[in-house]
Amino acid sequence: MTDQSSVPGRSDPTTWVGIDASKDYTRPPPLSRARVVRAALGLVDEKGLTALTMRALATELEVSPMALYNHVRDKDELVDLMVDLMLAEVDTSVTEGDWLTQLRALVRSYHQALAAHHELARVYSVRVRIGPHGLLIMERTVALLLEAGFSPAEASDAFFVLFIYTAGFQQIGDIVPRRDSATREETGYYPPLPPQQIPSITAVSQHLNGPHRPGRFDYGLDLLLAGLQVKMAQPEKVATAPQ
Amino acid sequence: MTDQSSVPGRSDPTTWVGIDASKDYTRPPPLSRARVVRAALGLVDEKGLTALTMRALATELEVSPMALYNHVRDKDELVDLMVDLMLAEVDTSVTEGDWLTQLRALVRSYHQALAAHHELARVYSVRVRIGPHGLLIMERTVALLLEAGFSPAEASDAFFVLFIYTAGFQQIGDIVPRRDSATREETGYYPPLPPQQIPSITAVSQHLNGPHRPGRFDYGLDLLLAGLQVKMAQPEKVATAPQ
DNA sequence: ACACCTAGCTGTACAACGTACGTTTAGCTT
DNA sequence: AAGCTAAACGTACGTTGTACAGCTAGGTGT
Repeated sequence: MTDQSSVPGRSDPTTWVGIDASKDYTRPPPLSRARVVRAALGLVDEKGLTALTMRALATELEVSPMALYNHVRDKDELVDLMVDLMLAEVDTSVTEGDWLTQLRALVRSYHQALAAHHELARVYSVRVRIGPHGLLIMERTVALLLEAGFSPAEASDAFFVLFIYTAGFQQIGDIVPRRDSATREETGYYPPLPPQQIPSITAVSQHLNGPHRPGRFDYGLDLLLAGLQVKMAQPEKVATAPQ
Repeated sequence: MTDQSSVPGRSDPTTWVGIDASKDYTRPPPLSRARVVRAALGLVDEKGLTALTMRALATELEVSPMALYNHVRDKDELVDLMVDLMLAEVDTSVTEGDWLTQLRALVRSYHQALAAHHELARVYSVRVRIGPHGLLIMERTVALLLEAGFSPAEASDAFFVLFIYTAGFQQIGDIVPRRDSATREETGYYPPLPPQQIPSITAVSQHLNGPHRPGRFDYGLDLLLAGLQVKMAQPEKVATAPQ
């Protein structure tokens, strides 16, 4: 439309001082798949999941929205790539200690990677397509379980359980009804429930409210690992569900 | 604008045969919040989450899209109400057996309700606002843990862990890379990973693939409950994470 | 040196979504 | 019969993901 805006760097001081008019020094590094994905991850970490729109991402990269489609097929692929970038942070190289120790270290590293990008982690578990780094984590976890002596069937069950717990953990933050600030605006939303009807919740409400207690993830992980431990040591001692 | 279209029933045979012009027999039962929410839940159960649009729901109810907004504030409230309707199916009245037995029954019933509406359950955990039925489940779970002898702090941690595992379970179905059918269309999506690099996954792939094995949920639940059991019996015996 | 090719970026455009707004209508009250 | 009120309506707007076609710069062959 206007040639004013179509000439890059026209209003940029570093160009019209005129070092070499034929070369555009102000041009950002050329777009690449990695740059797009990194920028997207940064955007989500900083401004949240809903802030990730192709337009916003393009603006961030100083590029038109459709330029992104030269590097990612669609938004879905972009998110998959973001997830794999996040999972690249997981340390899968621990080889010290027995299987329980190693397994704990692996899952904790996994958890920390998700926690570092908790906004992205909220959609993670819904994803089906799995990337190379996700595969690597999976491989190490299953390998440890097999080495521990679990059967292939049980190893895959155990893997799923650990996986589900870890991935699910990020999704659940502060739940619990806010009876204080937001109550007035949800008038008629739900019929209010008096504290007498929920005595136990009321009794422990201080622990339920707010964000996750630090160490809460480890608490659940220890429960699961303790369960695995006794199952490995004396399978018949573990009570199981009927039917 | 045009009186032609603004006069209702003009082209409807059942009205202009004229049994009683003042009464409109063809009118469906009047819209209500409950009817809207039930229809929405049915729609999601049947056609999936993405099929839930206000337009589609209105069509299902033979009503214009905006009519829905007389009964729900917005789509967000609608989903919250759907979730609570789903949670109404959980049986919270079991009082037989010791705390472990009751807890297992409660969580399993919870799981079954989510499984019966697994499409809706996929967004469930992300929700923050909690309804009366969700509160009731929470109350019973925490009460059982307190009765078992856990401290308020530990009871709330245990509740969260059970909650996270159960809610998270629905979100993770068949993961694992499909090397077979979909591989050709994801060319260049991810660099392909040869089976030699993921020997353990390859060894147990038959168990990892496909939908959840029946009983897999119970497997993880038993692990968690076993962990709780030994923690209650002999807390010092449980290995915990360092730092 | 000049014409050509190609990869990548741009502008324009469209369909589907949630929902705000102002109007119309039906059924009850008086 | 007249009038009021709550519910449903039609229209429209802004935002989203993305298809399409044209432009443009950098490298290549002659």
